[in-house]
Amino acid sequence: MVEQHIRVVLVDDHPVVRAGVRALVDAQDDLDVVGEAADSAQAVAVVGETKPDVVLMDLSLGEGPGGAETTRLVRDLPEPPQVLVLTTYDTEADVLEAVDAGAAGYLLKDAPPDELFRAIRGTARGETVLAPSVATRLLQRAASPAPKVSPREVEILRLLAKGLGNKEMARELLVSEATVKSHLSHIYTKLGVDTRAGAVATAIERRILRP
Amino acid sequence: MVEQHIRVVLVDDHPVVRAGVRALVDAQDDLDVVGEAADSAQAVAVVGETKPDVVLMDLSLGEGPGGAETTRLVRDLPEPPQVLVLTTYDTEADVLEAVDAGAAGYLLKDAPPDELFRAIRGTARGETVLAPSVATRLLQRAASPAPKVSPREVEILRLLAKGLGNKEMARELLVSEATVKSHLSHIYTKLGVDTRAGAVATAIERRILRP
DNA sequence: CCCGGCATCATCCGATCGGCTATCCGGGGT
DNA sequence: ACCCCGGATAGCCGATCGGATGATGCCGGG
Repeated sequence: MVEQHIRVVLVDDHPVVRAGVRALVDAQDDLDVVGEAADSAQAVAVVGETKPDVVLMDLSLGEGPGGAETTRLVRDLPEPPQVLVLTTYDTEADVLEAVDAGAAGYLLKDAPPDELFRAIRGTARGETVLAPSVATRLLQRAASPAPKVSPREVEILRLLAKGLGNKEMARELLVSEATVKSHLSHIYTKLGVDTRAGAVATAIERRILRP
Repeated sequence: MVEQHIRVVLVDDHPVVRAGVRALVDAQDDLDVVGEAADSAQAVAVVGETKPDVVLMDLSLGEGPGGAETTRLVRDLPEPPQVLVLTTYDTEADVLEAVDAGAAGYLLKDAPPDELFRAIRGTARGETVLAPSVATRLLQRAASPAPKVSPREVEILRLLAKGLGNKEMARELLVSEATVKSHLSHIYTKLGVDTRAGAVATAIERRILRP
């Protein structure tokens, strides 16, 4: 009975959320919160020390490396824990990045406690657990000709929404203006628009960018 | 000693957050959580029943009326409680709407517990409590005049978000291209941007356009 | 092993945008 | 009565954008 208790570490920059998850999770017989972290560096340290089974990871960690990058870091540790993303947002880019970083599950913070517990147990067993809304969206994307924008293109969109010109974006991203224009053309095609303004609106509507 | 204990009701659609705030707040000698609600209707009911001193209000309540509207509702009740907004976002529109709705305070969820407790106690005494970052932004805004866009300008913004060119907008609105450009210039000035893409992003962020 | 997607860069060119300046008109507030 | 503001219009011009076209290198899946 080595695995009687599932050891959990929380990574979230909101004290309120940490307290909430701790209160809920600790009330479960088979789940133990063995550590907390408010940022990326703390997360790596705590995970290294406590060797948990599951890490509950928020994606937005304020300053410094985000949850996706932190997921990569803890997954590269010896005896890596399973990572269950627990966040507020479910934009496509967030999900894809997290999964790519090695996350085994993706839950939203508005999930009922029961769902959270089941997700933690499932993740500990190595299952992949997705929130219904996330799963639905992924399937929709998989079914329809998925116009998925690349990470670099998302970067362009971000700057676009800030109103930068091609020249400024080029400087910002350390590439040539020609490259920026190339990315933009691809973005237009993928989003089915032909202007910057339309691209921004569509990107926000499709949750590629957060308002 | 009528006011020995401060009675608090939580309104938040995230179970995790409710559990967190409850755990933290209940651990304080002088603070009691006497009720919780996950949506607007529940909030009104619970507040009516429990007559709390302070309501901790989240602004995004999933489906149905939001936190701002709910704030209005509970403030219209007999013996209305003080409302302390506790949310993740601090966009201008959110803050202004909440304050306008009768909120006595505005805190962010990443606030340390101590700050939360002080805010609750302050709010109960009828003080106005603002998170530092919120206060800063508010003052900046107070200094500069409120940039309110005219109905016609909103019309332009709508078409802009659809990616229309000036010529197309002119045709759509039955005015000359010069007029469209004039409106656009005014919009840029009011929103503090200088490109179409930036205008769309800012308009959506300020809730002038719906995503 | 080859294809396709991603990212990079280059040119050319017509269309469009954005800033500037100015005018006109009607309505609401002082 | 007067003035300001929103709305509409005009012309000019340099800067920028967007489309078309083509090319290179890298990587990962079939």
